[in-house]
Amino acid sequence: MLIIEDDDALRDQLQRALGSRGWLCHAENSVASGLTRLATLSQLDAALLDLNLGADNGLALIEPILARFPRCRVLILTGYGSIPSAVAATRRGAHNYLTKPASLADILAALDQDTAQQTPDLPDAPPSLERLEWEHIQRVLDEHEGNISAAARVLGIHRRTLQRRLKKRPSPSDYARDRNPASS
Amino acid sequence: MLIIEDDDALRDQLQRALGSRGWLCHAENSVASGLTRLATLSQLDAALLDLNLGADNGLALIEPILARFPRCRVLILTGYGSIPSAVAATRRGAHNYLTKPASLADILAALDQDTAQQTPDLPDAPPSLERLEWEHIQRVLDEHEGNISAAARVLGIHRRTLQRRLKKRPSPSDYARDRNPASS
DNA sequence: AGACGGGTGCGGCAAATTGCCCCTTCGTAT
DNA sequence: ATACGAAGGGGCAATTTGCCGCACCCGTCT
Repeated sequence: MLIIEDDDALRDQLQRALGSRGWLCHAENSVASGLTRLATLSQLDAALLDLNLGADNGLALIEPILARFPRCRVLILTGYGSIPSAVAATRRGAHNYLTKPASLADILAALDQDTAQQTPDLPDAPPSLERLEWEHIQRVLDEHEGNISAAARVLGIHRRTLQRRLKKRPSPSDYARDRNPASS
Repeated sequence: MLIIEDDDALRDQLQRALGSRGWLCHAENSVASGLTRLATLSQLDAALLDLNLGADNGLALIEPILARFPRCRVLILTGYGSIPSAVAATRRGAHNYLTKPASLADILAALDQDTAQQTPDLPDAPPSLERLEWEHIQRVLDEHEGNISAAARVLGIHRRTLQRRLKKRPSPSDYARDRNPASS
């Protein structure tokens, strides 16, 4: 597997986690180095691409990867997913598209998921305004590595308010971290 | 073009609007009738499918359509889009995926958009909490045809509150309706 | 060491917002 | 006609926000 992710911590963590699951992972942090690495590989079953690589865009790697390894499963992992970008990625051949607070389980599931993914799951409309708000907050908070002040600024609300809101909800937030829900 | 949409008003409106743009539209309101209609066609350049057809799912039509008319552009139109469903639709061959408050212009643009859609647009993160909230409200409101009471119930907030919030924002919302922004 | 900048909790308080009850007007189904 | 659901809006009390301030912790620069 090839991992392209610019957040050092997350990259290492993913590499280790996937490594322990039996994946031989090559990790890079940019489109350029990813391409270089790609050229040296003789086999590639999967790729995990971050969309947001500084100025670059992980999308750019999809085609080169598939050109060389047509059967490679390309997974997109991004902080703020959007429908248009998900469509763009999928059209380019991505196998699946995940938004960032993704657990290892999510990633593995996304890899396995056959194209036969009949699951029309039909989310239909779970439009509880509060939940949506909460999820967004979690996403932003995660993006800022838990920095409440920063997240509040980006969200456009007062730091104190975010703080108060967070306290109200226990928030599971065991996202990517350590895939060991066992320990308390 | 083939339009499958279960909201009678929207269906007619789309048919008319697209008709006036030179598209010969066949409109149906269910997967079953869509399949039947499909069998009678000898040519099909585009399809506009609602994902939410009562108990059915518009996704089911993508494959039959493409099997018969491989070059047909399939557009998905849905009230509540989600990334997973967008990915599923695209993987099945949909050309693009739109969420409901979509204007005619959006639809036409989505149809034209060549796969060459290089636009990585990189929405990166426009996470203003308030905006997200507002957009969601608009979506839900639209889904309930402007019925404030119903929307408030679904959103989980008080009707009065929704009402007050709506009054504060002029809300452009010229979405699909009538493509005639001219009249007041 | 001491100053400084930035982040985290938390108390308090005025101001804004929400939730709720009530009332009126409408269009429509009974 | 009467009942019902919905939209608008008037109050009002209960929350929630926004905005200080303060204490404290941590790196870093002087």
